[in-house]
Amino acid sequence: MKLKYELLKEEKNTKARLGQITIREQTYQTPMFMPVGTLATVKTLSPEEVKETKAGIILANTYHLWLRPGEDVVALAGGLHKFMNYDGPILTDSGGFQVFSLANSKDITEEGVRFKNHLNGDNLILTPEKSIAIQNKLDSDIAMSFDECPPASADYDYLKQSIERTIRWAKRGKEVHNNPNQALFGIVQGGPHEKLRKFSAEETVKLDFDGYSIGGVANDGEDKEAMYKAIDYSIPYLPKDKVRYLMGVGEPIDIIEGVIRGVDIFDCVLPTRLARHGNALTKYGKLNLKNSKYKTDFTPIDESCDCYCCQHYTKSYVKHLINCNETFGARLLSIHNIRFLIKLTEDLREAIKNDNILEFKKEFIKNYYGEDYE
RNA sequence: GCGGAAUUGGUGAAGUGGUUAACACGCCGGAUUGUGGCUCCGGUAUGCAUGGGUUCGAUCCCCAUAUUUCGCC
Repeated sequence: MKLKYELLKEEKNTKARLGQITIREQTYQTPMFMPVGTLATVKTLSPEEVKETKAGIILANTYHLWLRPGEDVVALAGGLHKFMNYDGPILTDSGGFQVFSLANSKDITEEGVRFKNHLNGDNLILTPEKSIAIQNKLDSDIAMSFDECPPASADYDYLKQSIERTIRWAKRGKEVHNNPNQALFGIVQGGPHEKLRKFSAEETVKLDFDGYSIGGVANDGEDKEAMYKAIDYSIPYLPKDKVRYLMGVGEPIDIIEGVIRGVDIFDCVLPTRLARHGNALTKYGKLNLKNSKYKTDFTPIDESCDCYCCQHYTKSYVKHLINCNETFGARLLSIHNIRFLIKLTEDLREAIKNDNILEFKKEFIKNYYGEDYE
């Protein structure tokens, strides 16, 4: 059975919505945060540890798995779930963002993107058909359309021809998609421009996907206002009975703002990347455990957190591990940070039920940024 | 006891008679939003063992002292 989305409730004062996704015969509530496991592993965590954070869907990446170990290896293993021993739902990103963010000397044409890969510089070409074929073989539960992800600095004229091409790519991908157990999502682009977002959303919806994403946000220093505009200009044109996914976001405040604007699911590398760099997300803001003030702080990172790290370890100990580059430190912080964002979505769902999400946001900001914020 | 060599920040060290003493590690901060990277970006010796001297000017030259180290007896 492919993905099913049900809208359960709309919040009274905002566009926030409570919903549920049934996928892989498992049901998860939205808003939801999806941890990122690019190379078929949420960095430093075992699948059991991922489950313990109460994560539902996780991400894996077409581009990376295509290069290593190759989609045929994964298919031989019996698909991504068996390969990585994760029985929860898996979404694969299409590779569009990776081509944009890390490939060298890329050449974007109607056919697809030619580029040199980041591992050995081999010349490669990724097309919509190729991306979908790889994802079909990986056998993820949700595949993403192959899109161009232009930088935030792209001008209007460039964006216009880019989103038109991305729509043509989406159509081509949909035509070759042939995994009956796999949902396929379309991606709305268009930068911070109302007209372009509207056009991109309407044309993408016409192709009738199983869910819709808002892409092209949180790129290379784009400011938050531009991101919120991109969401505001996209959401009205997306069907209410389909799930909405804001790609690559993110920061706690951006998840809250996204939910308020009608987004259902999010993914971001932030919790795991911050963890590897020694940072912890907490109700009272981000902590940098490398700071010397935590050297003899024998309290948990967050007293109220129910994660494995906070239940068993102190700031002092985690700091020590981070300072010594011990992988267990990154693991404990990854568990904590992922759990923090998932708990945030749990709290947001509760706020939607209670129709008090604006109060929730206000209270969150007060705690996270301090009294004098805004 | 005699002779030689060395002495630069928390550490390993580069260096020059003339504005701000290289670099690395460490340390102290910061960054991080569809993840190549234990990553990236800042800051970190008002000082060159101590005391004299030469010089317009010395971390750099000379002398003495101290410490370390090597060789010989």
